[in-house]
Amino acid sequence: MRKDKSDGQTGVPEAGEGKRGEEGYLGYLLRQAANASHNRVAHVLADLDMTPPQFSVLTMIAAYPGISNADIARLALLTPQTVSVIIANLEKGGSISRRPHAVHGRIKQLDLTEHGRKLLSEARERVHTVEQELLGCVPEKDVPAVRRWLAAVAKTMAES
Amino acid sequence: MRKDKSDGQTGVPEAGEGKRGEEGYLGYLLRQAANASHNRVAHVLADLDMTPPQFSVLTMIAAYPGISNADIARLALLTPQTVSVIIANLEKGGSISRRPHAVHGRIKQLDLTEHGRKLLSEARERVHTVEQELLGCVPEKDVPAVRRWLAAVAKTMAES
DNA sequence: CTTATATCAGGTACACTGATATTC
DNA sequence: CGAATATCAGTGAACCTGATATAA
Repeated sequence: MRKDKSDGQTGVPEAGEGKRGEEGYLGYLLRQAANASHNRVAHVLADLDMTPPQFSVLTMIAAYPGISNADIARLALLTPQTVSVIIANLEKGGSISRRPHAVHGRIKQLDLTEHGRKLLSEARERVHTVEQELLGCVPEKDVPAVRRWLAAVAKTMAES
Repeated sequence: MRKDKSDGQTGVPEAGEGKRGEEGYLGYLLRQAANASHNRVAHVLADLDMTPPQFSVLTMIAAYPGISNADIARLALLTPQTVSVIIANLEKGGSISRRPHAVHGRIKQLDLTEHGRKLLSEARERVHTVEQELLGCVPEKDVPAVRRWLAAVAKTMAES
């Protein structure tokens, strides 16, 4: 890790010091928070050989069995090409299976394998604890405001 | 566009439909919001040939002239290797200059060139408008709560 | 010797654009 | 033909581990 500390020669503060924090730009804070959360999730999933994007895709397949690559891309706001890579890695790991659509010949429908279901079940427990940590970072009364803001940002900025 | 919501064969909702939104997981919302914001910033910086990470690094060098690669890595919560690539691209573009540290022979201190200063100045105006959009996504009374939460998340999750 | 810095080399997962083929 | 799907290829930013050399 990077637990090393500056020797003070250059006079630059540490990441958590100074005015950095509640007074910074929202964009900067948003990036730092998302990055930290992403790293935490990546860390708890690491020994399951699962990445955060893979967890997202697995969760979507579990919620909508038979979903297609293109459907996932729309839900996750990603390109079909990006999803295709994630899907390929999940199939390689034996977590999902693919079958041709009964009517639409070109569509490949996705489902979890037994292995994928077990893996996702374990992953969910771990990600749940991170979600609880996120909730614990704010007084309960402020949660709705935070939720509203995040949803509004995602919605507003996506329309550009 | 895609107005036909996949012909109903798979029954998968669109990105903005259903419970997705203010009721989703905070981690999911956080990722979506940060991603949308990042894309917006990348878009307004595109014709300046500047990426969001480059903007962050330029901003840090402007705030702390003479800062080192390692210092930036700590501030941005990135690895020195990642920062090294960004620095190399910025120097290639003529936005920054590097000079050996007067005392520590190994350290390279970073400064903005005149070109870098002008570029950063223009970039700041554009990023500022995005920041205003972020602020506009929430009632003014809720801003402190949002800011507190983001700062707490970044701080809490980083200590792991 | 220990620590910090910078850099090189290799590898991975993710995300983008562009182009192509197939299917409805 | 148009629209949607899937997949080919290439590029880029970010991250990691590991190793090396230099310097305080």
